[in-house]
Amino acid sequence: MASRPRADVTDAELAVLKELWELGPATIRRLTDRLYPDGGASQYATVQKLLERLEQKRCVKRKAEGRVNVYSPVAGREDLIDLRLRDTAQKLCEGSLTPLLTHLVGSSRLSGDEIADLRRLVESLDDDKKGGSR
Amino acid sequence: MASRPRADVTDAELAVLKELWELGPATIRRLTDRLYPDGGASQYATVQKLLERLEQKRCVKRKAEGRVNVYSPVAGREDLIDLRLRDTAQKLCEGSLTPLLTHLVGSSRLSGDEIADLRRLVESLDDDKKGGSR
DNA sequence: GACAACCCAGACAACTCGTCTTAGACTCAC
DNA sequence: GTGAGTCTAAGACGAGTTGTCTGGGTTGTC
Repeated sequence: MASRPRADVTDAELAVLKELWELGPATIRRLTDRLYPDGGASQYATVQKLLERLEQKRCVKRKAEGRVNVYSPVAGREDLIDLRLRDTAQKLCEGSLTPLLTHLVGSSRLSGDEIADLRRLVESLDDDKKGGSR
Repeated sequence: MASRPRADVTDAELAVLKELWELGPATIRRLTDRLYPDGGASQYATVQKLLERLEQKRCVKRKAEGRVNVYSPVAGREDLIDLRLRDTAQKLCEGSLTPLLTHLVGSSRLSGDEIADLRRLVESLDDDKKGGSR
């Protein structure tokens, strides 16, 4: 896992990235047709620029295939979530993630099922901890 | 709780807000002296502008006291955390907070004590839910 | 060789962000 | 009352970001 995304993505960039998550590797043409169904040459260039910036941010990788470039997603949803959560923790909680955790558990209205899931998750953590570094 | 913060704050704004959290209600002068110890008139104006923007974002309220304005924090750390988490959920998880939750539980390296705290929290939630809308 | 599709580089306006300047009003000591 | 000091309010400024678009050069096909 050499290259995690290095910067947060903007809205337009995210739209492109989401399309890539759905489609898998795709050409600019394919992405443009989906994002701007009646788009012309300028929309094509817009998607191209967004992909260029996504590549700089290590969210996407490019591969020349024959004459065209095929873009693949590198960063997944989890990577972006992680990035944003860490940034939030950095700025508001001196880097610690636990305040975010307790905030979420306390404030978000979770359904019964979600609580049950969470409970299982916590218990499995608990077991690891007891078996492990305690 | 009429007015929650309506937009995310920038780094410089956050620095001012943090100072307000520490000091409580304070004048621009007081804040400037702490944030820019050797600052002159221009730094004063900078803090003033930041407070103006914070007021627009409903993070701070202003009250004329005699001849000067006294600023008080309205948004707390929790409010900003909430704002950012909801924004992240909105953009990356179709609005659901649970993916953030599971991500945090999985990725943050919690101590034994933290896990125990979390477990208690979850169990109390669980009890509420069983007694309530199930 | 005309044409369409591609790639790359860069321009562009609108906006944000942090900083600073200016102008006017008030207070208070001399 | 004059002047120094402090306050408020309004806005200008450069730098950076973001989304969009233009143009020039290349390549493959009919």
